[in-house]
Amino acid sequence: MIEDRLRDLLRQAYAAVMTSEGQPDAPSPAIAIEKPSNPEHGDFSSNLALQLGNILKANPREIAQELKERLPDDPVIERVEVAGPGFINFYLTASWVHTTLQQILVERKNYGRSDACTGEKVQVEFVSANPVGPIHIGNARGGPFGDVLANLLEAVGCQVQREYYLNDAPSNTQLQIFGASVQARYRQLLGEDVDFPEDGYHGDYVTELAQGIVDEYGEKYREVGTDTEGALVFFELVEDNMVEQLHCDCSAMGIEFDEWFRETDLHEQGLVLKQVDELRESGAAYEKDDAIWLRTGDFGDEEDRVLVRRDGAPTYIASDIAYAANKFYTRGFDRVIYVWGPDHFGYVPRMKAAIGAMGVDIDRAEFIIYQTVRFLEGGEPLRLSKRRGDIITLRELIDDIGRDAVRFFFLMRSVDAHLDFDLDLARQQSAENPVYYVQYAHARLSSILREAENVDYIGGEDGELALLTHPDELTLMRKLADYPGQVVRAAQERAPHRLPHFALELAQTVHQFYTNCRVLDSDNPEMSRARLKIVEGSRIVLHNILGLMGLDAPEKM
RNA sequence: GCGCCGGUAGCUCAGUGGAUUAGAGCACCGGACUUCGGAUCCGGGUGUCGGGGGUUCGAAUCCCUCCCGGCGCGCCA
Repeated sequence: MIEDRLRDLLRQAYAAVMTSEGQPDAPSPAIAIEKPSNPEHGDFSSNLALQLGNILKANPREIAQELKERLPDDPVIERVEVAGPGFINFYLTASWVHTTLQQILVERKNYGRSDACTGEKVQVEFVSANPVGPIHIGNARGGPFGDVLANLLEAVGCQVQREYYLNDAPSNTQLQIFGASVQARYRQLLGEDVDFPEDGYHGDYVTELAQGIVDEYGEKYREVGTDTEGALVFFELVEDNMVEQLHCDCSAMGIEFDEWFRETDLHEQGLVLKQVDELRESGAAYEKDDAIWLRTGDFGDEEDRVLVRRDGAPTYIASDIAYAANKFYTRGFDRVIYVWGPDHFGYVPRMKAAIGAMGVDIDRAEFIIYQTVRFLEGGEPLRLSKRRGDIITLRELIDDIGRDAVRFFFLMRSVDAHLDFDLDLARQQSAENPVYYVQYAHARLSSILREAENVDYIGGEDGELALLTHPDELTLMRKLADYPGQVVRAAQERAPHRLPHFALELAQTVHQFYTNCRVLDSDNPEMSRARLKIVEGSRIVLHNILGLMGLDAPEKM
């Protein structure tokens, strides 16, 4: 990347200055190269002299001047200026963007990919909604986020695995309540007057599941007890159906998991109790008040936490530790990223502590909490509750505004920010949604390339990049050159929301170029050939960024 | 009470140490094409960057404090 090249030049200049000062071994500070927001300040800029001014207690402008004089020559640099309090501004010749364009046309699908992550084995676990209902718009946000984060990590060279954790253990009270809800509906369908569980799931799908049991088994399960055991009987009857539905919901969103990991596997293989034993042996867990406690308090949590209840049943954290042990030890991930909803926020410190207590460096575990999504309809926030049944399913939303728009809306905002999802607007905008703005740019460029096949004056000759000097061409090529750095940054910051923003900016420069730079022109075949290269390069980058976001890159719309 | 995330244009949000012009989309107003797709382009912004204090050559960005909103604090998952 061009930034690295400039950074290297500055490093050489710095070394030369320090050598002439008699300090050849002075450590080089981190050199920041940034793009000035004001184009008058050059193509790239560095604040190195300002930082050195702080350290050396010297005038930054003089330092900048010295650095400038000792910068090695480079054909890509047109001129260098010292500006403001001591910025070093680089003005580059057009040739560097031509070089980048050439590179795009060679690398194609690989342009924007890098090896910044050097093969680190990373797992991203996300969605992981309980199998008690379809994915709904309240718990869907982690889907596109996790999926695109995984794409980003792959793009920078990590080995990534996407995982869905199914909390399907019988001890899960949500499952019990859900099973009891199905049972109640079942008996109602059989004509009984039974009370619905107080915290039961009211969605219509529960009645449909119950109807399915009636259709298949008739009254066979009428006499099943209305205790926990009975509820679990009904859960098991519908479990496969629920998991299958989760599969479908994720597919509909364009997400394919590498692994659907079942909590029951941990229990059935005895891994939960084994993990508890190991923690007791290592001293990380101890017995008190007839329960077994984990020393999470020693690892940054507020207090120690119960691992095994007085009644002998392991708590949720016990199976989560066994699960973490499986991730770090059995499967050997270097890094594990948990993408959780805001309701799990309070759980992070104890989970971190638990991971520390089992002897794993806690920096290898990352917890990303996405903030709540508020859905607005008619200007009023919707109160959504899976249990009351007034849910909007992800499927309904996708049918309503389209998969790409759903993904784009969820992706657009930082996960730290609460997201207002205006359903009226999303529907009404379906035709002029931001996602279509980006896709339209891709379709337009594709259209030009199709048309170019049909004109005789293009021939098979190569375009001459040096002809590309129009301001809108230069702006566009600079934008294309930005792309790989954006990918690295989005991956490092775990910030997929940078992608839609960059994609919109790129699409805008494409549309501007299109408006002001006629590509196909029979009077000027040479310029046509050159501009076709920008068209192709831009199409490639749009295609790549849409792909990273998991969106279609349509050639026609 | 403690903790986390937010507070930036009418609305929804980017920007988290850089340049006395703080940006985008939406909405609103006005313009643009006899040729490549008008799902486009161009023009139109008087913002206490929640308030106050501090650090710095430089602060929306870092620190302290207060206010407002959302969420979380179980031998539930």
